[in-house]
Amino acid sequence: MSAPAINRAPETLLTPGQVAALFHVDPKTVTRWAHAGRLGSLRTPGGHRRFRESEVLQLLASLTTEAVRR
Amino acid sequence: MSAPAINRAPETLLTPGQVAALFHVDPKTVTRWAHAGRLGSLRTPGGHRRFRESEVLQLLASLTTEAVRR
DNA sequence: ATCCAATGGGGTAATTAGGGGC
DNA sequence: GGTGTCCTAATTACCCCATTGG
Repeated sequence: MSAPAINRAPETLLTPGQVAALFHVDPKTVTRWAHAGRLGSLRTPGGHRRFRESEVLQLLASLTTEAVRR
Repeated sequence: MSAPAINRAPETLLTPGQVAALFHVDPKTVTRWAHAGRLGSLRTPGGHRRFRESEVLQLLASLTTEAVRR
């Protein structure tokens, strides 16, 4: 790979509060998911968590069920 | 903010208890509706359900019968 | 350096899920 | 056929305060 090891990741990161708003849960719950390994987490040097928008949206979509139309 | 997507809440989500309060039924009944496919269900990684407010309101309206003015 | 809002960690109460039977 | 209530187990919500982020 001639590509540099460090890809400048234009990956949009979300705060626990943002993820919590998407699922309508408490930010602490999102932290619990990360701790349980259900969600990949990026840690800041201070210990705060950041989540990948793409991963969160994919998880959200995979857990969404449409109502049957009749 | 060049971050698209999550800036604004896509839709307001309701808990089973909230939906049950709107219909004056037991939360268990709302769960049955979701299981029957009458209501779109959004599951949290923990297994709890969340419902779209717009969808619930639409269902509520569709089940509402108004008296005919004559 | 200060400000303010949000996050983390711990612990406890409330809600939810699932099955079973009326 | 559909709903309310019983049970237990799991998940989530809210409380505190110290620290982090911008």
